[in-house]
Amino acid sequence: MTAPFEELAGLDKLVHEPARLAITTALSACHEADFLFLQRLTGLSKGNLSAHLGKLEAAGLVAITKHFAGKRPQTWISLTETGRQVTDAHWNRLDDLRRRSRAWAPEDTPP
Amino acid sequence: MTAPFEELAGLDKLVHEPARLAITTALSACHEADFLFLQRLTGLSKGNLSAHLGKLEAAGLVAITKHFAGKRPQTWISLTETGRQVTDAHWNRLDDLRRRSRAWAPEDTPP
DNA sequence: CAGACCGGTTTGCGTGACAAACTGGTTTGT
DNA sequence: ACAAACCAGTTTGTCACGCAAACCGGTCTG
Repeated sequence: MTAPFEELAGLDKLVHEPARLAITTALSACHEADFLFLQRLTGLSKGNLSAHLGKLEAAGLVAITKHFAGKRPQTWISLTETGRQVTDAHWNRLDDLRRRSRAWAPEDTPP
Repeated sequence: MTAPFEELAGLDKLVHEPARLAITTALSACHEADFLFLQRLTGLSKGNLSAHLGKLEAAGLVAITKHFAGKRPQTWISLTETGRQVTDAHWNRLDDLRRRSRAWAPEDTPP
């Protein structure tokens, strides 16, 4: 069994970052959410949420559609298919890495 | 059940950061390691590893002892007791958050 | 004894996260 | 009718962080 720590150190920070992991995970439970709902769910500030959404959108993990609810603007956010896959894969990978780390023991101990 | 996403977004980045999570997790499997062994395990550059160890030590998660192996310097690194607890707690929390996220469904859907 | 090597540390720099300030429009108060 | 407050976000500024390259004291090799 190869050591999982190098893979651990190389985790994709785009999805691993706590705020974004919260966003994508929340969206994978919601399928869609508007900006303020998402803000309340995650507890992020508006600016922060906006910035993170920008990055997730640029990476193609999230789709953002703006329309008007009555006379007010409103933004709806949803995971893209790749976004859903990446989020799931990340959680699975974390779980896998944890288990492999637990199973691992130093075979070639340092001299 | 309260929504886990806010807690997710607020994860402690000191231990959550991939490189440091790799270091602490590796150490929790090793109990002690020297600098180069740890570097090979994690695949980090020397400078990078040194900097991360500095932060972990400053936070009291890691103990660093320098001695001489023959005539060469050598640094041994080990988790402190709190370091071990924090690392374990973080993995447990991740697992818990994942399960809570999966179980969660929007009760008050956005208007 | 000069140059390569070892075991790290320090410096420099580009990114990134975050909150505060701003924008463009809408509603409320008087 | 007009100002003040509010809403739904976006942009700006700042500070910290991760990363690799340069550096450094000491050791081994030719």
